[in-house]
Amino acid sequence: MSNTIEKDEVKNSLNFLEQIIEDDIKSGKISKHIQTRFPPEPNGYLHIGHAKSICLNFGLAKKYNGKCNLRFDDTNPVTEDVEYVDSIKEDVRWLGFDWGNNEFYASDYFDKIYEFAVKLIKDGKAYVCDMTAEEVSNTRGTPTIPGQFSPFRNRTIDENLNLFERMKNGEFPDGAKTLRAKVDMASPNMQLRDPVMYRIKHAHHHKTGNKWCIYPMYDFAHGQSDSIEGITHSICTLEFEVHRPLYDWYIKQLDIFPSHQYEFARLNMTYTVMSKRKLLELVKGNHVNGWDDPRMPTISGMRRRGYTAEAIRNFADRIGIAKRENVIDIALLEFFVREHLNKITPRMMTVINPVKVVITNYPENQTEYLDGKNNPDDESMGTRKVPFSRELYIEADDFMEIPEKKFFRLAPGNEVRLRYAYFIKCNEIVKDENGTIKEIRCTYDPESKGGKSPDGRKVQGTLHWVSAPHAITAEARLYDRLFMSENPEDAEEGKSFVDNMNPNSLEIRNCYVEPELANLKVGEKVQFERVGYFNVDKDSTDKTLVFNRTVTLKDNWAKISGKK
RNA sequence: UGUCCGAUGGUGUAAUCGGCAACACAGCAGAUUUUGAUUCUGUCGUUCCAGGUUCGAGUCCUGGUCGGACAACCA
Repeated sequence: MSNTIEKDEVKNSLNFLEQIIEDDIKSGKISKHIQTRFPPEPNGYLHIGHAKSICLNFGLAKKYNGKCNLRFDDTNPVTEDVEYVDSIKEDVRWLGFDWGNNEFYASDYFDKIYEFAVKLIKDGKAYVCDMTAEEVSNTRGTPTIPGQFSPFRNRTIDENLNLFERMKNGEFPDGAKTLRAKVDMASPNMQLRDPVMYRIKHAHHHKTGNKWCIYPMYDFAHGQSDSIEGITHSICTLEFEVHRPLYDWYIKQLDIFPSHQYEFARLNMTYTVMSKRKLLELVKGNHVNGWDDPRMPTISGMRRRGYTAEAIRNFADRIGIAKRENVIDIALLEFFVREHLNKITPRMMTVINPVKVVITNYPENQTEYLDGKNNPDDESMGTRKVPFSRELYIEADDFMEIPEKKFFRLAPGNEVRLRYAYFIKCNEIVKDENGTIKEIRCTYDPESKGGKSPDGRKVQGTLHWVSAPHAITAEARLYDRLFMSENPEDAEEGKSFVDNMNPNSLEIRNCYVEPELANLKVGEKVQFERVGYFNVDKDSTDKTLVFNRTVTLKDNWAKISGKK
């Protein structure tokens, strides 16, 4: 109970958008409730950067008793597809947000937006231009040099009306004409130099089919959609800042509901690329196995990897909202993933890189079932039986023939504990002709059953293990970061971010897992003790379980031994 | 010699509108531990620069410096 008070106290600092909203509510600027929207373009899968925006828009609506629409910005049929629409809906839902019936499409408003365009033409604020894209580009000027007027800028209203209608009717080929706003060719803001409002694209649209062959540009669709939906706070990323004067200009000329645009800094993360174009390139170039490859920063990739929605939401909360450029350490995301998984996953034993151990003084053909705690920090998760026998597998890393300093795992003459089982001591090493260790021969102390010795002697190390005859073979997919450099885009001359990919970002291993794990279903999460968090991949079959490594456990020993 | 935006520890984000610069991650050190995990404790370290206003400036003013965005018929 004091917990909630503490939370409130901590949470009374507002980000700049919350500040604006509270000011707007206080001043009476908002008549009903605040209305936000999450406006993805269905031309790719959502990534962790979108998750930030989703948490922001839906979070703001929730906090201030408003609503958040899901609106697809589908004004470019050439690059958009229903596959993306479906994945986006799934991802937003999975993240834990609900848009109710408020699922909209910019294409829902194409008729209305067309009328808006006609109005601007009638008001002498828009004209049909016959210049090619290249000509428009050549006459736009530069930030310091004003652009030149289009030779078609002074067409009569009737002529413009007629031409625009014929554009709509499909009388002209792609690119032959555009509708342009008559704003200011000398504006220092390039966005205001007679921007294109409509272009001709004889393309099939995922929602409107072949009804249209002209489509509005982002600037003449987004703000209009916002206005139609009564969006009070239209929140987008920084690169749209220079579009805001145009956003406001259209709304003013049209005299429609005044939505306001606010911008925040997009998310960047170390060792990650975030642009849709680059993610598409990874997918299309087969550098990864699809959009939901567990190495991808996509929401679907992270879900498949084993990240939880709660962890992602906590991450989004923690990184905050501001206007300055930022690069978040990916370790922060991993922290929230571990934090959540630590609470919810059962602990099981799995040996990824096995070496055989034979307990020479343990009876042959004997099996004992020992009690293992599923989560020592949470008794409510119960216990399970773990089979123990004369032959076991342990992790090769857990044995050193010549132990280095501070190594307190198994070594000749050294006693360690097998978790939930017995103390064992190594007496002998059996090697093959190449000198590689084939088996480690040990003796156990029958008095130490359960992992405690009655004489009170201590051991420094506790190892995980799997009984060899009872072990189930499974596939472990060990993922590491996709890129080797902190900023993958920072590539050498003539190279691209693809050249910065980590060749070892996926390592596939066969592993031995304890029998209890056979019951896991796709998506279920588990901690492999002393190894990491894993979840069951959808590639699993009735015969073979496939585990994705979500994230390793923090490993201090790696740090200590790695320093040398 | 354009317009707009930004600048607080290694990384992010705060500082209730001028009043002791804090929180998280990362780092380091220690305690506990049947996971070298978790947990707990401690610790390191911050206001871009120069002026000005003020009893008092991260916050206000002036001038710099640095960084980013903008010149698709993409969004």
